[in-house]
Amino acid sequence: MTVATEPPALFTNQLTSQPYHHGNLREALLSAAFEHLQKTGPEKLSLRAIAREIGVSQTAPYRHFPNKNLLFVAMAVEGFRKLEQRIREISQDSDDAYEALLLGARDYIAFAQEWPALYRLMFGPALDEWRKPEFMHGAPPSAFEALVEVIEKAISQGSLTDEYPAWFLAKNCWAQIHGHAMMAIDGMLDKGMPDGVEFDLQLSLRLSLEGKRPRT
Amino acid sequence: MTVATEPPALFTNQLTSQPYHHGNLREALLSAAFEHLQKTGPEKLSLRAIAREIGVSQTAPYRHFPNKNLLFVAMAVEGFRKLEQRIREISQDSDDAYEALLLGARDYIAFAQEWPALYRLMFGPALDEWRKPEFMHGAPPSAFEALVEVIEKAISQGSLTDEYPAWFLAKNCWAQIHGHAMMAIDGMLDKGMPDGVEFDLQLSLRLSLEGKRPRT
DNA sequence: TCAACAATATTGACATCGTCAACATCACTT
DNA sequence: AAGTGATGTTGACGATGTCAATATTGTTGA
Repeated sequence: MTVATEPPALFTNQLTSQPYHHGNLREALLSAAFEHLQKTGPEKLSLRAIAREIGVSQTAPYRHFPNKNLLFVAMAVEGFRKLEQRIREISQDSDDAYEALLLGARDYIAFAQEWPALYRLMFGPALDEWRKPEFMHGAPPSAFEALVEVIEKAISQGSLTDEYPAWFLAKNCWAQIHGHAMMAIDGMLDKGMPDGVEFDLQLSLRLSLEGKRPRT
Repeated sequence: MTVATEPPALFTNQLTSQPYHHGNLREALLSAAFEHLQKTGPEKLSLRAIAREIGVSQTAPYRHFPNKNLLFVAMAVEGFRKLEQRIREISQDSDDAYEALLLGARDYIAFAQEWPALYRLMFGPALDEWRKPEFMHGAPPSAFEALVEVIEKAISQGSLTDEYPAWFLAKNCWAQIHGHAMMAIDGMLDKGMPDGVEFDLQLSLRLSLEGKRPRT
């Protein structure tokens, strides 16, 4: 980014030569990695290409990430952070926890649709080894806890059944939402919907939640 | 497999030299690929390694698959076929479609747990380009249709609500099941379950389905 | 102030990978 | 028996992840 505006090749040998130390390579790497991820998918994401784009040597990234996979982990952690933040913001806007849950679910799926490659990465095989808490610094758990909290609130407001513990409902909801997000990314929701994907998703989520209402 | 029993290096120059033509390389490639996939994950699956293991040259696979990705596609198609077959078998065993649905869901998740890497591959980014029907030969759709059929039966038996079309309920169910399968693979269901993952899954699926009962 | 150390970046190399072009071997038709 | 298409092989190319050795810089304690 900071390098982009330099002139091509004149007068530049000394003036525009990059400082030996980049300054904040780590963040530059991450943001370039996000761009490449979005553009080319995780398969083709190459450490060397990223380094090249930033204008740094091929092994410079190794000062900040032990290997390529841990770059992925860092990106996933960032993804979970962003996701949690979005959901928390939404649930704070609404007093009705049940409604907040629906809005949050909708936004969760919107997030997956905005950043499909990142979302895949977050739940993909690249993280099999590192999804464990000790590496993720509790990133997914804390996003999960945000969900548990909303559900607890909904239970206490009487808009969700209290027959099950909140964490159980939370897992069930996450499975539902996660499944919908995956299907949305995979384009499996595009078939035979009279009213568009958005409406379809909304209705489906609503149906799933309605099944968890308190018994009358 | 057929090569495995040859002696190390004595008397073998002529006797054990492989025939120039393998015979059924395509299937050998696929089955070796499945093994490697299961062992090392899709990231590290290398065409050359597979060829090496079969005892064939590095470019031999290209006579059967245009490129690595289309090997993946073939594996995914095979995965969907197996999955559909399992589900169909189960749903045929039971007259009660609602019960068949539960059993099928359970087996679906069992499949994902038995072949996690394959399952990830089937829904992973490697197939983004080829998940479209023209490449998949209708593999996922036909698995989906198996689900629709069971649900139609359940609706007609009065054990699922008829307020929504079958395909809509099917999508909702698939999202639920797929979400649970993913979470099971990711090890996100291992936390705080008093009664084990199996029971947890069962209960969660049941809860989701109960929400789709006809209104009394 | 300056020497020394830790952090950061570079160069060069290695094994591996996917894939292409050219060539070899075989099976099968006519 | 000849030839043609299917199937495999050899050798090469560029790209990649990562290591070892080296260079540059920022910081810190004397």
